[in-house]
This record gives sequence, structure tokens and C-alpha cells, in this order.
Amino acid sequence: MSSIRELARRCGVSVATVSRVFNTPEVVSQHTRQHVLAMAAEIGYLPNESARTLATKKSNMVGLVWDTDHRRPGWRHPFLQDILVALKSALSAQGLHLLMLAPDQSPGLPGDQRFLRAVQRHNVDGVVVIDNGSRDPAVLALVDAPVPCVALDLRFTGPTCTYITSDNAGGGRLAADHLIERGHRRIATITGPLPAWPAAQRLAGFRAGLAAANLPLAETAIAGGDWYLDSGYTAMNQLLTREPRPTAVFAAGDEMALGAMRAIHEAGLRIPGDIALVGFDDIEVAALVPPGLTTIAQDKTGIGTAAAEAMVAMLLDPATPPEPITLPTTLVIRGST
Amino acid sequence: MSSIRELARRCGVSVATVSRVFNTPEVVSQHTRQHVLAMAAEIGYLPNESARTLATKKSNMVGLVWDTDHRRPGWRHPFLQDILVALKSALSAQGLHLLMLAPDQSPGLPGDQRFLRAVQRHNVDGVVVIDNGSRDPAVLALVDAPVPCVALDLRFTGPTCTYITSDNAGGGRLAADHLIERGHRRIATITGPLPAWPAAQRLAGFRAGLAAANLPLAETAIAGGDWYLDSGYTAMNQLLTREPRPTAVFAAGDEMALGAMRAIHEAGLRIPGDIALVGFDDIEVAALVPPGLTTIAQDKTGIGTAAAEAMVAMLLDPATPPEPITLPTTLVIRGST
DNA sequence: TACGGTGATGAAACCGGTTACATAAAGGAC
DNA sequence: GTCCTTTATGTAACCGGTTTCATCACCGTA
Repeated sequence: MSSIRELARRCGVSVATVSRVFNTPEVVSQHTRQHVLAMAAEIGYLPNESARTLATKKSNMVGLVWDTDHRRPGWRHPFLQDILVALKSALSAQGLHLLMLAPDQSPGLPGDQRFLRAVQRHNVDGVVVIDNGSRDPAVLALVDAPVPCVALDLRFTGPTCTYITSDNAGGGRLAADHLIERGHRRIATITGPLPAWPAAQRLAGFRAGLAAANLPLAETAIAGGDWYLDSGYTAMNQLLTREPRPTAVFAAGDEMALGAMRAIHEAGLRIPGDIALVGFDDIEVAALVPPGLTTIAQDKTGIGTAAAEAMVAMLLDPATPPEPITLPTTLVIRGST
Repeated sequence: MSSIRELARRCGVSVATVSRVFNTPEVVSQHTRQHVLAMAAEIGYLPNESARTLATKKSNMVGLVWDTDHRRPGWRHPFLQDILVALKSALSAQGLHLLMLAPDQSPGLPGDQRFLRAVQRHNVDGVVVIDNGSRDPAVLALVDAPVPCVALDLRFTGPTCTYITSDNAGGGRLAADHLIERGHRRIATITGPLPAWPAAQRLAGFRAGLAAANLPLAETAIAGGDWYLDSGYTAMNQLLTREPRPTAVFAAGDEMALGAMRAIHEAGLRIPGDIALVGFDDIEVAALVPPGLTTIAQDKTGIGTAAAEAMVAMLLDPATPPEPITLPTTLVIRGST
């Protein structure tokens, strides 16, 4: 493995000159530059990033903290893949690598320090947090990270933090407006876990939409889920026992909507004839399952790209974290309404 | 940022002793050890991984090369998320981090060197390759990587390489046997892109199953797809024009099966009454789309875990790469057959 | 009492880069 | 011809760890 000193020796120049050839080529004479580059190619020299990181304190790596909820190992964010693809692609274009951080497992370390420590030890230039609202203290501790931090779907504010989120309230409002426009009056909803901010926002927007049409949202028209399919099934069965039965349901997540769909079918009712259904997220299945699930789409690629852009902005100017970004949600009408 | 020298000074010991406290604690006296650990906690010392990597040439990072096909940016492996979760989790348990490598973008660098260079520059201890059969030369060049390399769904052999794959041939055989057992005789198939190894294997196993029942697979009973839904739709429409019409179809991927399903419905035919359908992969949708897609399931979590285990084994003993691992596939019977 | 062995520690070189500062040569102004 | 810039390069310290080798105190033994 050829080092910079080896290359300098072969070229008959100093290591400083070689370093300059790669970092500030404009200050080195054309003749020397070409000679060094040619020799570098010949002996297969390539700079060692660890050494460079050690010297400059910049690693060109962005940490990714994700899936930290040990109560639900392997938790699957329905969009994770789309977001990751967009995020990685946008960061790659800037020459930034994404380091999926394992928690620091030093014995005796307080649990909430695990990610913060991992961040510092590895000299990552910034951190992206993808969380599912578990409010893991090890994740929340990252607000104190000494580097820029961008959170997704998590209200993360601080001198080095910002966050990206979909317009959950607006989406809830879209769902309500759509169902009202379709002529429904008895409308119920299946919420996500309300301590989670997106769940609360979707409910709030939905409620506001109903209120604007002078339709109150009774407590008995609200059932709680946990984002997952089974909880949607259970919640829908609860709603089916209510009198009068709702003619439309807004499920605050597509997975729950699919569960609700199953419950509706099992009850011998039809979609949208007996009950109309609106979901939220627009996961792949929504388009494939008959009769097609009307849903509020999140811009997954936009979220990943926006996260990358926010990160790059903070890396360039750490002093002024950008404002939180809210991406618009859109109504996608399919057969279920 | 406290360094090891700072900590040593405060403790009145040498840096060598401090280093030993963290790396080989058994050789340092109990008294000194406790004093150093206490002081480390007090001043918040934490070792710098870049410096450690520079000195030891071990980074505790595993590179991940993924989604390199620029003809299909953002290509989505239907399992990627499940595999990633399992891989990351298993590696994290060993204290290994996953670095998603961006290609080296040095100007003038031959394209096929981009990932190889990124691997070497970053001192990753090993590489995991998730490819989609695109045969990207930059990916194939990784067989010459100076570090252990584990590939998924890609036949990667070499002195430092091994690979993990599902039993694609066995799965194809399962599909054939199942359809034959259901009494079908006119059976067609929709293949993946045949240059891709998994596609060829699935077809071979399927063909063998038919042959074992003395059913030849006519060329006209084979239609080609590209894994994606639309290609399944197109391929199925081709098959529907054949006389006599097949009564059963094996689509070598679930996404293509879903496309085929749509084509069958549009033709006014019923599943499984008129045409039975078997997929491959067992993606999430398969269970959700009525009447439920019978499919050959891959063990996604098993693939990720096996990749991590193979990687750890090679890190411990780089001299002898483990044999390639083939994970069993299983038949999941649902409503489509 | 001298001696070999053991256990704990320190000094210093090393890993492979970056960069502040010094130096030397060349060019221009007077 | 002298002096001041400008341009190109070199010297050496530094980043924060690891590790080889040497040292030294202490112990039991012959």
C-alpha cells in the first residue's frame, strides 16, 4: 500500500507538494502536477481517508441512525427504501458516504449515550435520524450532537438540528375534504399512536376538515391503531359496532387501511358501496389491492432528497440550521372512495 | 475534544498505559485501570476511530455496495429492506458498522475502479454487494478487492469472495411440482432476464420439474420479463394468445406475477379457476392481493443474517473463504392455485 | 547474596495524511 | 543594481491512536 511519502520520494518532491496536488492543485506548477499524477497512477497511490480524517477532522461520512426501537426489532418504515435510495443518491452526488451506525456498546455506558458516542467516535460530519416515533432516549440525545443533525418525521430542533416532515395536518385535511365532497356525513377515523407527532397531526387536520363542514368528530368515531395492519383490523371491527355505522373511514396509515379493508370484507360489506376508505402514505400495495386504495401520498423521494439538501446546507454553514421543511401531501383517488 | 495524551497527563501515566486500559485491560494493574476509567468518564474521553483505524488498519466498518445500476436509478429490490434490517442488525451485534459506499469520483478514474477504490480508501474491513444482475463492471471488479467480499444473488467467487443465494432452482422445481400436483398439464412460465443467474436457475428448476412429469416446456410457453410489474403484464398477454391457452403460469418473480394477474383479469378470466398462478419471492403484497398469491418464498431475514455470518467468518479467518451458501425456498400456498 | 522470572509501566517510533511557516528563485519597479 | 513581490516548493509539527522494546521493582529460589 503506497503512502504519500513513497509517492513523494519517487517523484523527488516533498509530501507537502503531493498533498497539494490532490487538494489545491492550482497552487502547484503544471509540470510538477502532471508528473505527480502520472506517478500516482503508475504506482496505484490512493489517499487514506482515515489519515485524512484524522488530520482534517472531516470524514465525508454522514451517520444514519435508524431502527433503534428494540421493542420492535426490524421495524419497517413503509417508505424506508424509497427514502434511503433518494438520500443515498443525493449524498453520493456530493461525495458523501452514509454510515449506518451501530450503537456504542462500551460496557457501563449510559443507554442514552450510545448513538451520541458512536457519532463522535466516528467523526461523522452529520447525522440523519429516521425514527418511528418511539422516543428512544438514545435518539433524542442526538439533539446535543456536536454536528449537524437532520431528522425525518421527528420534531427535532436545536442549534444544530432541523427536520423534514410531510404535511401531515394538510393530508388529514385532504382526506376529510375528499370524503365530505363524496357526500359522506358519518365519518370515522383510525389513528396512529397519538404520542407520535405525525399521528396527532393527521388527526388534527382531519378533525379541522370535518369541523369546517360543521361535522363534529365524536369520540366514538375514533379508534386507535399502532400503524400496523393488525391494529387496523381490530380498530375497524370496533368501529363497525358503532350505531349508526360510519359510511366512511380515514385510516391514518395505509397498512392500517389494509387491515380495515379486511375487516370490512369479513363483515360482508363492500368498498366503497357500504364503506368508503381513505389511507395515508401511498405505499406500493395501495395501488395493487382491489379496488385500489384512495390515499394521501407522501413524497418519499422528496423527503430523502430534502434531507440530503438540508444536510449539505448545514455542512456548508453550521451556524445557521435551515428551517424545518414540510413537504406537501397529495390526494390519490382510487377505487375505495 | 480530549485526546489520549490529555487523559494520560491527567492520570499521571503514559499514553501506552491508557491505550492498554481500553484494549488489553488484563495487563494493567487493577488500581491504575480503575483510576484511568474514572478519569476517562469524568473528562468524557472517547477514542478516535479514525486514529485507531490508521494505526491498526482495521476500521470495524463493512462496506455496502448497492444500487449501482445507473440505467435504473433507484432500482428497488423487493426484499432490500428486510435483508438490510437483518444484515445491519447482525453486524451491529458484532460491533460492525455498515458504510454505504459512494463511488469514487476522482476525475480520470476508469469507471470500473470506482467502487474498488472507494473500498480501499476507506479502509473498510469487508464488502457486501447487493446487485440486481446488472453486471456492472464496477461491481464485478470487487472480486479483486483486497478484503473479504460477500455477494447476494450474484455468483461471486474468488480467493476473498463468497456469496449467498436462495435455492432458485429448487424453488422453480417446487413451483412445477405444485402446479402438476394440482392437475395442470398446460403450464407456461414468465422468466426474469435470463442473463441474470437467479432467473436462469428458476427456469432450469421449473423445467426439470416439468420434465420429471414428462411435460416438455415448449418455447411458446416461455415469455420473458425484466422482474418488473409491467413486463409481467406484457408477457402474460403474450401467453394468453397461445393456443391452447395455458391453465397455469409460473411467474419467476412476484412483481411480474402481479402484472400477470392484472392481464388475466383484464382478459375476463378468473384466478385460479381459469388460470392458476405461482409467483416467486413472497413480497408483502403477495399475501394482501386477493385471492392471495401462491408463491415460492425466499428467506429474506436468513439471507441478511447469513451474509453477516459469512462476513464475520471471513474477517476472523481471511485465508479460507466459506463455501457459498444456498438458502432453502418454501412453497406458500394461497388462493391463486 | 546473587539470579532468573514476572508483572507493570514508560519512551519513542509509527500509521498516512495536512498545513503553518520558512525559503529560494524569478520577475518587476525604481 | 537593489529591493519588494509573487510563485513554487520544502521542513517539520501535528492529528490521536497502537505497539515494540526497554526498564525497573519485586518475588522466590539456589
